[in-house]
This record gives sequence, structure tokens and C-alpha cells, in this order.
Amino acid sequence: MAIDRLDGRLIELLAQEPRIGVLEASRRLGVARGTVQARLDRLQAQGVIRGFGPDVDPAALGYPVTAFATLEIKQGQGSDVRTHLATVPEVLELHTITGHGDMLCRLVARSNADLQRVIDRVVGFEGIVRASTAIVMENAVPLRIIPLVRAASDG
Amino acid sequence: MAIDRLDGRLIELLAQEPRIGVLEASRRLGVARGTVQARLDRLQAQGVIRGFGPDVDPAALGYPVTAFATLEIKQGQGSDVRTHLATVPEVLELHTITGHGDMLCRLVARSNADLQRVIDRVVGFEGIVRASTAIVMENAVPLRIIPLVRAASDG
DNA sequence: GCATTCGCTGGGCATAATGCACAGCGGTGC
DNA sequence: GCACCGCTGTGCATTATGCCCAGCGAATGC
Repeated sequence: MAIDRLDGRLIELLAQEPRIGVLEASRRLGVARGTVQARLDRLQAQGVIRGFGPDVDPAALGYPVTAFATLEIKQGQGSDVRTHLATVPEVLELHTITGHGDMLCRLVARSNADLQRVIDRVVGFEGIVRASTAIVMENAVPLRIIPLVRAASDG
Repeated sequence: MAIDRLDGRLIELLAQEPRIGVLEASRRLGVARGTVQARLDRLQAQGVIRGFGPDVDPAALGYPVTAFATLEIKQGQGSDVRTHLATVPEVLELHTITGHGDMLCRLVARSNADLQRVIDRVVGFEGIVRASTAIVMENAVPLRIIPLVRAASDG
């Protein structure tokens, strides 16, 4: 179930040098190629590693503004609201959270002015009662996973 | 600056089949290999594609609970708080947001009970005045980027 | 105590992809 | 008209991949 130190080191290595091959990784880790191959297969089969999708920066796409919006949903409208928000490209993720029918979503926009357009589109839906938005000024800690991997593998 | 449709299709393809090679990608897209090579280089040089890091699932690591915490920071303590939170592995990301010295962070924990331990560690720091936590019940829309890529590339 | 299972090793092999170079060619801008 | 730029299509040496195998040590089960 859990991962061991070799798994942890492998994930770290892949995070640092994503374009590395299995052969090169085995050299760096000091184990046989087949071992790395097997570990990788297992990690993916277990779902620990979901994939190696390209990490796209919204800012470089022209969406430098990030915001988090807390939405209050009318009873029984959750499913409709989810469907609605899934159609908005600027909604990067959406969570149902504790609280009275609350949701939290991450938004991006081309500018602060453009954010208004995005929010209008998000809340322009009958199921949404109220919305409060917080604009991100600085991303002090970018999304990371390595420290957690270390903690989980005693690495 | 912006990306065109070929860029968009390339990013989509890479997102769908991350282990694909440059050669196979060129076959799928119906362009020459050198073109894919050049586009990839450019996208990475521009920062549109930050990398291809492994997408690790915290739940599979034994951290199935996600929460968002809003922190109110004492004036002038922002820097110290950032440093403090960066040392907590369960803090996956941290943003400075609008509001009176507020921050928003994403946390994971091994269980709801374990979340208490994490929160105690997070707020056990003098610079933090108040914290309010929302537990994620359902991840209705997992972090995604493709719809935005499509919007940015008119794809 | 003993046999089995499992993971890691280290090697070989055919196939496939990579990095790099080159010349041709159709647009765009001046 | 001309230079520039991006895309094409090709070739080549090098390297990695996927797959196979036998051996070996440690942990597991009987």
C-alpha cells in the first residue's frame, strides 16, 4: 500500500528531471533497470502516479490572474451547478466543501477587469445564491508534492 | 506570445497520452517531427509548459483528506508565516490573497482526526491570528487545464 | 527445518525513438 | 525583388525501449 524509500527517491527524481528515461533513472538510483521499470509500473497501477501530463502555466497562456471563489448553492442544485461550472474554461477546479451547500472553485482570468466577466459567468446561474471572491496576490508556495512524498516514504 | 491551434492540439495530445514520444506525436498531429520538436522547445522556453512532472495522488499516498484553510496573519509576519508553512509537508500550496493579511492554503491529512494534528501544526505559530478550515467533501472538477488551452488557442 | 514465492540483478537482443544535420519551399515583411 | 522564417522530408549514428531469461537472497508459509 504505502511507498518505500526507493519509490520516494524515484518520484523525486522524476519530479526533478521529468524527461529522464527508465535507463538513466536506474543509473542515478543505483538499481537495475528492471527494478525501476517494475516500480514505475506498480506506482502507476496503484494510482500513486496518475500520469505525466504537461504542467501548463495559465499565466503564460495569458491568464495571469488567479482567484478563489466560495459559492453558496441553493438546496438540491448542486448537480446543476457542477455541470454549469464544468463548462466554464476559466474554472480550473471545483470542490464541494463543508458548510451549508458551499463550493470552492479556483478561477483564472486575463486581468482584474476580465475576472469580473468570469465571475459574472460563474454566478450567472440560478442555483447560486451568493459568491465571495478572493484574488490571489502571491503564490507563496506553488503546488508541490515532494515534501509529502518524503514524509510518506520516510525518505 | 499566445499559442496557436497546433500548440493547443499538441498540449491536448500530451495531456491525454503523456508517455507519447515526439515521433508518435508528429504522426498523430499530421506534421513533421521537426515541427513538433520545435513547438515543444518553444512552449517550454516560453514557460507555457513548465515540465512533465509526475502527477502524484495524495490519496494513494495515504492522505485522502483535503482541506482549505484561510489564515489571518498578524501585520508584518507574512514572511515568517510563509517560511513556517513551507516546512509543513501537508501544506500543498499557499497563496496570499486579498483581505486583511489573509492567506489561503491547501492541506491534506491521513484522516479527519489527523487533520486536527496538521491544523495544530499550521496554526501553532505566533504570526497567525485566526484560521478557518473547510474540508473538501467531493472534488467535483479535478484540476484541469485543457478547456483553458482550448480557449486560449481558439481550438 | 524446508520448500516456495517474490523482488532484485545483470545480461542479451531486435526494434524503435532520439538528437542532429541538411536542402527545398512557400509564405511574410520590407 | 529579396531576405527571413517556419515547416517539410530525409538521412544517420547513438541511445533507449520492451521483452526475454537464469540466478540469487530474503521473507513467507507449511
